[in-house]
Amino acid sequence: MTSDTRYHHGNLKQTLIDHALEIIHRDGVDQLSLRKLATGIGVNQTALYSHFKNKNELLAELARQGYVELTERLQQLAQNESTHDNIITALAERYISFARTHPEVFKLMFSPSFTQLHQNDETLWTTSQQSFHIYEQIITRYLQQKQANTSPKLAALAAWSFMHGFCHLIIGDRLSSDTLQTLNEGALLPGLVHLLENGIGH
Amino acid sequence: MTSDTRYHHGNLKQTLIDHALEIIHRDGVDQLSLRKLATGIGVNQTALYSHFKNKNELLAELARQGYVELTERLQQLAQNESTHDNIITALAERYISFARTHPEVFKLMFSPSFTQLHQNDETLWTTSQQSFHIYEQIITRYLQQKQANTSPKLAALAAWSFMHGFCHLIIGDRLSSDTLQTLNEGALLPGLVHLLENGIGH
DNA sequence: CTGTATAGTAAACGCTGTTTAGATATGGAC
DNA sequence: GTCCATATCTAAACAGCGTTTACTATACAG
Repeated sequence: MTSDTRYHHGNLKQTLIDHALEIIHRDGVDQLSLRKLATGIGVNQTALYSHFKNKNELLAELARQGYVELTERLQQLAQNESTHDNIITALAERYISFARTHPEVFKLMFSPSFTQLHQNDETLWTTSQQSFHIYEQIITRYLQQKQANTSPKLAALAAWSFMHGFCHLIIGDRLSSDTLQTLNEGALLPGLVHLLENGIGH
Repeated sequence: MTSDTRYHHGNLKQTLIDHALEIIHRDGVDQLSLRKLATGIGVNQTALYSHFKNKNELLAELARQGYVELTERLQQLAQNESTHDNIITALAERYISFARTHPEVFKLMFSPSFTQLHQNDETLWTTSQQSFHIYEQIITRYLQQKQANTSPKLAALAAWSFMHGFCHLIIGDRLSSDTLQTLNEGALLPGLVHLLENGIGH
């Protein structure tokens, strides 16, 4: 009995997730339909409902895995702080690198309709909070090392807003090609982070 | 002949826009359907196609009007700079005030699928650029007055990212209730802008 | 008055997410 | 090994969506 013809797929849930990730990465998150997803795998359109409550829950799961990966990337940084001469730049690099390599997942994670995305799904909310917690943690330690007199919470909110807005500008194609090129050359981000650390009006 | 029964509506295009704005403000932009929109006005579902190429073009028009209003709000500021002791704070207040009073239009304007929103619609792109141009203009003058040695383009990008990200956090319900209350009391924004101007590590 | 462009209607197409009812395989109890 | 409850998948259908096509009614210029 080949794996193509058997009635029970065996690993459908993860296959659905993986294939959904491929689709949204290739065609964008708006182009994901449950029918195309199912038939692409070779399964009935309603088979998904044995593993997810609805489409929203599938998308929430994709977003959740996104937060997990983002958290892992930031966690690595929090553990090896000493190896980076500028932790804030490294933080920004990782954050933006994630956004650029997984733009569609990023859109999902930070969609304005996130609230309805994680309805009744407390897991998604708590998972997302973990990313931000590590973020705050790194900023707080940075301020301690600098012996800065800034409120850690306020500084974390500022830095987070800063980086988050910048990622949105990138993902949303709002940057000029010149700016984008400077970013790709690695010259833009240190300059921006320098402004974040020292102020635009110094 | 009453206005309810006549065949030609007379002002359908603007009525569609107004009613669409009401719907998305009440139920969210995801809940806008052309059928509900049309029947709500008392017109056939396809009457819209005499005034818009498709739904995308209607949404693009809503976003365009949003940019016009945002530009007007910022323009007022650029003309009366002297009346504000802190122009950056005033700028942030206006930007955020717009986002909070028109959250659904804001989502539309800064949707990650903006690119497909303004396909073949050069007007939307140029209109959006006007908001950002005024923004840059104000930042540039601010730097001149402060005799700061910062690149205006870089500073504008930083300030824009900062403010834009913060708005997304608000609109996306990502702020804790404590933070939100501090914001409503007017105490949060000056603190954040202070960090933007002077740096988080001062 | 007449011809024509404009602005509306009516019906249908293809797509979507979802529900319902039923079929099939799996795994544990005996 | 057999039986049964459960999990998993199928098939058909529903309601809703944006959009297209063909047609109708009005407004307006000549």
